[in-house]
Amino acid sequence: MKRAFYVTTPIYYISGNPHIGHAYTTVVADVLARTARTSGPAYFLTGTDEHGQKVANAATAAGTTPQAWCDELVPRWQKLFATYHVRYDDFIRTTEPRHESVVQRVFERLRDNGDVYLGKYEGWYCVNDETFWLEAKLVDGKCPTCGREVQWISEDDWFFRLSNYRDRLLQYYREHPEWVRPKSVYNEMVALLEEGLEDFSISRTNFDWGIPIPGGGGVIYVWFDALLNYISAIGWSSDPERFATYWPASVQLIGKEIARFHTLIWPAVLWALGEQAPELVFAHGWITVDGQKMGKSLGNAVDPFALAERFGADSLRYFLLREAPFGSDFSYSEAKIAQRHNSDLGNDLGNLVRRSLSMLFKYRDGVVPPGDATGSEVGAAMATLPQRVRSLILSLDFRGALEAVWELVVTLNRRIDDQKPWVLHREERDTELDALLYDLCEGIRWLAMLLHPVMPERTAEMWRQLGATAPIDADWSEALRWGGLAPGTRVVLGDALFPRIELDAAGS
RNA sequence: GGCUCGGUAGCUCAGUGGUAGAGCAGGGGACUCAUAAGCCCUUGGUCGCAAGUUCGAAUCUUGCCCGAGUCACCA
Repeated sequence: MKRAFYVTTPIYYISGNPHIGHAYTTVVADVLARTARTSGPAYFLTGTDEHGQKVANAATAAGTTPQAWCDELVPRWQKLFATYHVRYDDFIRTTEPRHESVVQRVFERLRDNGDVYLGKYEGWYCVNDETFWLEAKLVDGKCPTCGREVQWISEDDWFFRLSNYRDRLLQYYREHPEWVRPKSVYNEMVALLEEGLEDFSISRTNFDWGIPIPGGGGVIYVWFDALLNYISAIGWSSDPERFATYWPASVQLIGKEIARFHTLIWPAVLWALGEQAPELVFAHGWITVDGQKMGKSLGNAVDPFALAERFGADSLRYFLLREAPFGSDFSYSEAKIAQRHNSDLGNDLGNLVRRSLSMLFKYRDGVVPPGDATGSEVGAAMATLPQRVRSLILSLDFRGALEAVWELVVTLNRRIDDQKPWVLHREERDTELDALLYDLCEGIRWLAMLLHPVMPERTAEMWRQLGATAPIDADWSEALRWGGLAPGTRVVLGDALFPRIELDAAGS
């Protein structure tokens, strides 16, 4: 089987409601997967992280079982992704048997080869944060992050021999300076490696909502369990051929706060299993509100459903990818979303489609005329655009990719003003008018295909208005040749693709 | 506090040694197919502060100021 592009998001911890940040990461993964598919196979995995004491406690508080609690919450996440037009190939839940069996097999394998050993863990433990603290870190004898009471825990725990992999990690970082991005996260991790790594506990005995350790002795620590989703979903140890198709992952998207799990512990675990580290781990930036990180605890989380309702999911997708360089933080505001929507999508793109199709109706009864038999200037100028766009997206430069696509938008708008089709029509210069109208329609076809990964729903509407019948997500190298739109195609004059959004004076 | 990143036009950002750039917003103009959109022209910056290196610094060094992130909850 051919190697495929494999992209993952973190699996989302099942507590509380999803916010716009969760949609962000997942949308980015979706755009990568959809773009990769324009030249070959791709696989996009997301899912939920469902074990751990916090989930157990929340379920108890709700008067239900942890499993029932998770079953109730999972659809909210799936609904979020559906709202944002995300099409994943697989949604894994860590409570599924296919995952649990892999985690247990991994544990057995590592215990057999000595990377996992039995030791004693003693320390102060905060239940809320699921975190062990050194005595020196405690504030007034309480948890330094949440301020709650901590308890003294002394237990026999299983440990992963992370310290053994420190030298190999350091060497790997030196030889692969691009494997963790952006650079700031890479630097942080190298600094941590230089300080040294300690073995860490991968078992818990003080609660039981987790994957049982084979042979007894508690449950597996939720983080160790969670990381393995990336390989349990693609058949590690159960379907070697399938696994080899996808692993190592092409891109693993994460948030900055979970970088050490994904870029220190995760590769070490993989190596302990005899597998390769992922090709790229990318920690993206935060959506901020007034420069402050968004989060439940800060009370400034934005409801992603309301936002999609107001601006349209595709406009939001465009905004998230276009507004800031990928990797940097960027500040969210409704005014900025509205500005992008109105300016880029409404004025430039939507209006281009509207004015082009309108003229096609006015001058040619809505039927695509033949193009210039001697070739199109626009077509020649845009010949390399698809491969540029794909390459920019797959290197995670979404902003650059969208700017490149806008070269075509600007070119077509300018062409209309330069050639003045209303004059061509008045003077009955039919061949010139045909050639121009053809280029406009063909250009719109290109735009629909090029932007489809970013705005799947609105581009499908463009496609419908254009009367195109071929698949919109076909292989670019085949479909994006100038002249692909058949003359004689009947277009449809539909509603505006991106109607203007007016914010009231107070709207910010 | 340690570490990391950033501070360039009103906004979002590009620009790593050689006379300050783009898009948006603002101003002006010519058009009319179009979502008062598009096109052309244009205003606007002592490149966080200070010192240093250099023939020459937004770009290198040092110090400082400000912002953010991370340091086992969190995209």
